[in-house]
Amino acid sequence: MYGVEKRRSDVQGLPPGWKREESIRKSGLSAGKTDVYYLSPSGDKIRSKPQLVRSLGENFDLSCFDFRTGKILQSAIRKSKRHTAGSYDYARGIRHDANLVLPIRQTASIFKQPVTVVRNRPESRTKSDLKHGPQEQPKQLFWEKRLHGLQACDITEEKFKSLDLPNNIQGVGPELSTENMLQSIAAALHLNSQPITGQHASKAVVVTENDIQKQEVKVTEARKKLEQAISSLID
DNA sequence: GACTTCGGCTT
DNA sequence: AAGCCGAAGTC
Repeated sequence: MYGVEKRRSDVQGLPPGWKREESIRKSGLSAGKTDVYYLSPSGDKIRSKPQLVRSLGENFDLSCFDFRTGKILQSAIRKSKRHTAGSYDYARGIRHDANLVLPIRQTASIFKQPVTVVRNRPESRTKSDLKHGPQEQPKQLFWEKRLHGLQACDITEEKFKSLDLPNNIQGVGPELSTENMLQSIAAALHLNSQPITGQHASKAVVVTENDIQKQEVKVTEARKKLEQAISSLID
């Protein structure tokens, strides 16, 4: 480094291992301009937002992230949807439908988004009753049915066989197929950090010790198969 | 050759 | 005006 001021900061909001660095140009036509870059945990020097997106993979939504300041523009947070008219959006109905973006984490985890904490007075119990435990975004009722007809397949377009559900798990709702149930459960696994309980009141799902043991056997067998498959690849 | 900093094309 | 990135410049 030569005649430039440079300061490195562990700005909070960056995940561990990330550094944000800025340097001010001291000479030339662009003297005074500030260059910002980020140092990834793996030592890469990121010097633009596109580059950051690249290094991070497509599974992060940095649309609300301001590269220059290193902060989230809460102004852009709500409006982050909606595209400019004109160009066709091939992901229409997928990316723009919050209920369908299942396996992709929508938040850029490397930059913690600010959260406004609203505290109610101890007395006002009206709304605080709802605020216990992790809150889930409201969803359209039976939104899983939109997944109807979608199936996973391998590279030869051979469809994967669906799974069977234990018969103590039953769908509640109009024309809920087993396939739909599985999609719903899979979605819940992705979206929730809490246990998946299904309907609480009437038809609670009971998992017996026997069920657990059977499942353990299955897992063990699957692991053996996997182990064999891998070792046969190595030979 | 690696790394820093600036210019200038592009949006 | 800002962003991005090639490349000049420095070590």
